[in-house]
Amino acid sequence: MAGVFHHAANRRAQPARGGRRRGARRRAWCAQGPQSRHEGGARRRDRGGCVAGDCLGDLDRPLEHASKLRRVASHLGLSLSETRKDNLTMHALKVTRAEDFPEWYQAIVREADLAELSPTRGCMIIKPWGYGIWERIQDEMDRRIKASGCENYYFPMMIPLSFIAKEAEHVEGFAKEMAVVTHHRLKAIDGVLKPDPEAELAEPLILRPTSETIIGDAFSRWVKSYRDLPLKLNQWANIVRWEMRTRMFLRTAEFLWQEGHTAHADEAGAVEETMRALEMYRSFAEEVLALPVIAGEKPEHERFPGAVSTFSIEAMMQDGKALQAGTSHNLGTHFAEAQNIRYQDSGGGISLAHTTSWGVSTRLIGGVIMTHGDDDGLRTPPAVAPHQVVIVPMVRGKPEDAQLIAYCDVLAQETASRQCFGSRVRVHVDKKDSRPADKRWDWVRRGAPIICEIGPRDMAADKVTFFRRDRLRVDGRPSAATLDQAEFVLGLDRLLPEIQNALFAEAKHRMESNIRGGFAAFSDLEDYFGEDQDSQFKGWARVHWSRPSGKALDEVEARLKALKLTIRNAPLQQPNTFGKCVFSGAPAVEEILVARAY
RNA sequence: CGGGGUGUAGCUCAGCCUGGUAGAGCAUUAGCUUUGGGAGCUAAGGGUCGCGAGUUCGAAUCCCGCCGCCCCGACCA
Repeated sequence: MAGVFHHAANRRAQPARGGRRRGARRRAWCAQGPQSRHEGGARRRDRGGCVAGDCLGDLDRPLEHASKLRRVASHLGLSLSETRKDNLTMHALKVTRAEDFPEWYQAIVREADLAELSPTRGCMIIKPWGYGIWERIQDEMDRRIKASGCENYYFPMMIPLSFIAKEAEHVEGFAKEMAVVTHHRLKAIDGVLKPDPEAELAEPLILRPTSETIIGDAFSRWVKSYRDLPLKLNQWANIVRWEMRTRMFLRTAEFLWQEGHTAHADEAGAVEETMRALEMYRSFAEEVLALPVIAGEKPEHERFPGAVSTFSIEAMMQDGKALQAGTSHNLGTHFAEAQNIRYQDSGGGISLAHTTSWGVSTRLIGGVIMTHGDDDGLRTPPAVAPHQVVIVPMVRGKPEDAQLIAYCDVLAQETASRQCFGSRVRVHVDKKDSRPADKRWDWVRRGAPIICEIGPRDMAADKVTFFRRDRLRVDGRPSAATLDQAEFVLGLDRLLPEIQNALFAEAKHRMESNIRGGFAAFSDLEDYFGEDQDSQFKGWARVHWSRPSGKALDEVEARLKALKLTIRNAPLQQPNTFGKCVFSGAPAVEEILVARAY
């Protein structure tokens, strides 16, 4: 299975009907397999056709509200065991990627217990499994940031309005999406709590959309001499940007991130730092999150407001869209000029500092979901999984249960004594008072990398029965392996990295096989990405261009936009020779990545 | 902020066209049965039908306004 999915825009169009229709047709389970041809059974979803190339295609038959395989069986006129034998697959999510990718994304966030919407518009509540992944990201990233010579600090969430006004482009870039604090008191007016008109702030405060301005102000005081440079600092913080359209983890009004800010004596120092941060993000994404990415420079019109140059890592999601997963900016002397960050050099002269900033956010979790998720939920990369091994005791309400749980505790202890990815293996015994089978599927949806199911027979033989979440199914059905306990425990420091590598290899293969070159002219792009091809999966395009700027670039942007395409970046790895610019026919100087994007 | 869709029990939804006692499945709770894998039977609890105004003897249903959510667009360091 190619494992790539695309949601066609026009697929959502509803047939015209008289009267109001309530309720999206959401189906609980889906079955696939040869039996589906029995028309009396699973009813077809009245969405448009399935579009994922040769993936699930026509074999896919979601069921109307069918929560029991048994119901499928009776519909099909088969016994339950026949139905199982005949390879009907029930997936743990209510919607598959092939049916509706955006809805699948929503489902996985909810069903994997990662986050939920909050009463505050556009903001999310990050739940323990989702936050646990973020904590692992923080730990790993923080270690790398500190290894590069940065220290952590913390700046206030509220920034005086006048600060944001200091850098012209910066203002323009952020003004439209800022939350503003204008009052410091509430008052009941006619029984309704309102900001007290008499408590208006002399100067409004903005909730930080990023901290360049307030940090630059501090830098101007902290940087006096060349001896103070380079100054390298980082903060973990929350950020507020009043987004028009929000999506969990990908674009929310409030999100969590890390922002590094550095000041250097000269351009070379800033450039080096910008590239160091970019490489840190690339290796982090690939090694820790198993997200293959392409690092490169953003085109002029996609730069951070106020930056001299902006670099990004771009990851390919399973619907073929690109996700900007991290950015690094060389700010040159723009912010230093605006905020007076100057130092005295060894000769006594006064010079402007060169600054950089770089960040990654909770958006990375969205990238993990859309890269490693499948129709049974998330497959959490072991390096960031809050629990790497989950043990489900197959208790049966019998006296021997206590003994079984004790056996599981010992297994957990043995497991936690092993080291992997530089720390102890994270293991959890699920003792929740619910059915073992329900617990299994909970952990499948959350994507615990290794799920152990330990029953009396395992205990008696000193064995461990377990699933690898990355290879949950064989021929459509969950497939477990059984090992001697000692063998299982001793093998963990090989098995967990093997799972990590398998996830990476799968994603890397998908990305590489879906980046297409050979576009000689813009019409080739139109043929490939054009309207009539809209319902098919598209990956990314590698095209050559002459790197226009100003008006000519605006025109390129508009032409791409007509195809819903954007320029992602100019990869650091460039070919030796270039053909013609696909936009102008002029000699090309650079290769860029073009894609639809989140 | 524009276009479309949508909002009924914790979840997924039916009921709306054609106004007349608030429904189903799952989940929850209790009891019994079952036990190498997403259990069965029985019973119980649970809803200001998004909010507000209107038409009407009577509104989940019809009309108007507002809000949230989803998709598309615009926007997006």
